[in-house]
Amino acid sequence: MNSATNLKGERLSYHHGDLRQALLVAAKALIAEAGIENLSLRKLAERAGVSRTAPYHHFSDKNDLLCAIAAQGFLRRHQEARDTFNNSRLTAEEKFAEFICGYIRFAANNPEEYELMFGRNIWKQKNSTQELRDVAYPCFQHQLEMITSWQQMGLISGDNPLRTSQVIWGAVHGIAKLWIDGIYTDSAQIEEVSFCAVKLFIKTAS
Amino acid sequence: MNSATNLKGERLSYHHGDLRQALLVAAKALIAEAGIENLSLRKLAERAGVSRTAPYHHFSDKNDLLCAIAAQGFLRRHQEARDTFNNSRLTAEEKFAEFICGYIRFAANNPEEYELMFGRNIWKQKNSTQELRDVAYPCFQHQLEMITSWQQMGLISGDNPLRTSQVIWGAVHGIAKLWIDGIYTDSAQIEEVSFCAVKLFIKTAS
DNA sequence: CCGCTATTTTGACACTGTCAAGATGTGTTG
DNA sequence: CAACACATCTTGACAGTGTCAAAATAGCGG
Repeated sequence: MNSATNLKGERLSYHHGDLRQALLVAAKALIAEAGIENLSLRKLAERAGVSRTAPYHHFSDKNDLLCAIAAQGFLRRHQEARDTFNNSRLTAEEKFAEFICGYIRFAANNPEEYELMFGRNIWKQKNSTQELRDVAYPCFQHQLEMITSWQQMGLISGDNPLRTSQVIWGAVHGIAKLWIDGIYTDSAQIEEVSFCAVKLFIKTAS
Repeated sequence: MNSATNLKGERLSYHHGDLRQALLVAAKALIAEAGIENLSLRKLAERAGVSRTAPYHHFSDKNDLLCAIAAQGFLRRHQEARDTFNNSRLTAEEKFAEFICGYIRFAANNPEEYELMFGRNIWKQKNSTQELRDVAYPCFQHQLEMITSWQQMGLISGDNPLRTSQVIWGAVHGIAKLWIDGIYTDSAQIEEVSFCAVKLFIKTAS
């Protein structure tokens, strides 16, 4: 029930103390260093200073661990989006612009984490944990609600609010993905592309 | 220099005949069945009726094989897009709508192949073969040129042609990806989302 | 102190991509 | 036709992976 490590972080007892948290931290570091596909549970265990199968007592699966990391990412992004939306010093237009640019910036600043959060590793073929869904779906829902509200107040065009939200979400997601995966050749001007997207969707821009 | 198989496709000689082509066909079948991540070279070799390492004489790498499959996909999609753009019986607006819907339809009908073509497996960390780039870049270029032309004739909004093209490409890519990866909960109305995107980008729609 | 449970370890298995060395065809040249 | 060169394919091997089963160890309540 305590840390069981000295000041240098060395193991003092047989039990690690809070291995689950340590694994999450180490995993995020490894992913940031070498990408998701180069993360192995064995290397992760080694970095955490435990044996290969120790992680299995805190995560049922490799997939389970990935879902836990992704869940943390969704919490962070959701909080960011909420802060922007609730910032009373911004006009609706500024909030919308910041939503678009902030979304893409989040992805660009945490490419590997974004890849994990929205990649097929997790979502395809029912790999998503219940815990992940409990965190991610409210985040998705919040996005749709924000965009719907901007559309209903006449800021952005379109008629069907849900469809419009899906298109705009798709746009920011696609821009982020093309950039992260290195498909855009000129990868520098991601901010310019973001701002162009803002202007395209805002009604009065044309 | 010949097939060296009987009518049933059984091996008659030690040499396979056209193993490279057979591997590509079998690989596409396996990918369509079980997804890219479940494709192993060993299972592929077994299905093709050869030993594990036989493919290495036709593809230097697993990555090399994946690039070859993706290259075929780009050729198909590029041809589709060209056919639409050169169809003289369509108005510019109809061509644009068909470009958007056709792009997403292509991805929705060949989800695993699309994932391969535009996934990080191939593009991230310089995995792309020269052969793949020679096929893919003209396809990308052609997309940008089409969208630029539509924008310059005043059909779609925006000022910077390149940035506008990147946003629209990002939009269709993102919509396709969210759908393929199963992140959209209601996965049925992909055509509706496509059409909503068309209306959002066309200038006169508001 | 004893025993129960949570935690961690060691051993093992099947599977993967890939290399090296040998075997077997096919084509070419003397 | 014979002999050689080369392309093609196979067998054997290795390191790395995720994951399970069984044993070892730690901490805690009685």
